[in-house]
Amino acid sequence: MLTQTAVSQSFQSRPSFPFSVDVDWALPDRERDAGPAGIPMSFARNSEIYGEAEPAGLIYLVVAGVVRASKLLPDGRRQISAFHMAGDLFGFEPDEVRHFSAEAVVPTKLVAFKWQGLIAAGVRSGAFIRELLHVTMKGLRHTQEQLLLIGRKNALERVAAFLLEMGNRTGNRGVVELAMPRHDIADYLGLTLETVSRMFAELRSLGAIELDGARCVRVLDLEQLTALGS
Amino acid sequence: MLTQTAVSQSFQSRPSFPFSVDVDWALPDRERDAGPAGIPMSFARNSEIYGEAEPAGLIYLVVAGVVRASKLLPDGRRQISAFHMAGDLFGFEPDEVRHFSAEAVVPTKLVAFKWQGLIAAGVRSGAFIRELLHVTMKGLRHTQEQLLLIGRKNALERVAAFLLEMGNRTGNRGVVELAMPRHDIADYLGLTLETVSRMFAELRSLGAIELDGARCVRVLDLEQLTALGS
DNA sequence: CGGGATATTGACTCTTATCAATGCCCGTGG
DNA sequence: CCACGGGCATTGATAAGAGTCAATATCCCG
Repeated sequence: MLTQTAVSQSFQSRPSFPFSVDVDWALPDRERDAGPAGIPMSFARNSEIYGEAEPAGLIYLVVAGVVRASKLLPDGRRQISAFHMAGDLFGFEPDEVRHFSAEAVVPTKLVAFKWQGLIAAGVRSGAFIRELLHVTMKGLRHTQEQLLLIGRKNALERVAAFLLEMGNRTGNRGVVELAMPRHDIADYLGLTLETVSRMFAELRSLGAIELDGARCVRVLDLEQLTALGS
Repeated sequence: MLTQTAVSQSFQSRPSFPFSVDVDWALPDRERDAGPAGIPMSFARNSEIYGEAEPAGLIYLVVAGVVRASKLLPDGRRQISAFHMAGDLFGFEPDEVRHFSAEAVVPTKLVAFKWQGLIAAGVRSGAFIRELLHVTMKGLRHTQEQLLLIGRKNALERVAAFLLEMGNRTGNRGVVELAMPRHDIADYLGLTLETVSRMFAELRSLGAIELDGARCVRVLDLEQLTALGS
């Protein structure tokens, strides 16, 4: 199953990312060659990109859409460690096997690269592997900050911080469009969906935000939101 | 102030770490040259290795002792993101400035290396920068697992997991010597020190552990502890 | 042996989780 | 075009787990 679509797109993630992407989008097919040119893939809403314990041969660049990286406990408790958005690189692991799973939050377009191919290219170029190190260190720092958020902040502070993060990442601090449902936000913040909903209500009653449907947040008082979200 | 001690030691952290260390231990002195040979440093209990917002020019190899990496909120709430022990490399940051602070939990010996010097050497050797990438990815994975722990597990599970981690890292699963006080354990697990103390008591009453003073834990039922700590 | 830091234990409070009912939005099909 | 239905989201009532405050107890270290 390899349905080519008519969409063609050129994409460059970061200055030193070694390959540009200029491809026809195809449905996922993990068996194709993923050399330096990369494999384009499309994923439907809520479809799995990879699962825990799968072999970890590919890394991914998000072209469009949103991806959640998560880990499940046997009894179903879930923690989302990150949301990956356009321009983000994800899916690198220190071992041969995945320790997390990744799913598309909305219809998502990715380009996959073979890890080994990138490393081989990096041996020659040098710049790329340093870039990858830099991206990984930034991911580490973000996760450490998330640890502080979840370990030491209360529900209102966590939700405020989340809205600020999303506003910053989407580049629009005034109107934040949330791609993910309350349940995903809750699992990202270590809360329940009911508590997330109550905190949205509280932020609204404080005059910090306004809700336009569940997925669109208008920020009315950025000062106050920043004070809460540190 | 540069007091040389009589202690001399040879240390090799990992197969591909590019430099071996064979030095006389000195008190910290950040101004000395930190070329490939590295600067040995000693830190007293609870002394600061570096603080938030300091320039981030050095990375460190733990030779002996334990280091806590932590982040503070303005009101004093603290989250410890990691404990670093003998053989661990820490202190690499994506920016020029520290986003965390590091302190010695017990009297600690480190070797510091100039980041720039290592990168320059890595450009030639190649292997070192890949090793650094690998170490960073492992740190990322550990922090992501900590996120699941703090975001989704209860107090008893967190303390059980902590004891398992310490047992594994010190290489003795039967008797776990804890270098850090309850307060540090609490800040690592996103709990209060009282709750940590109560969970130790609960594990004791469940027959999973036995306490020999506050800092020494004898594991009586590894099965049960593993079941709790997942 | 004494004293200060660290740890334990207890009583009570408070935040957040849980369980349950209702409401809203949006796409679909009559 | 409107009614229906299903997935999400909100809101409410209550419970449970961890936090807070406070009073000992214990362990080191000099």
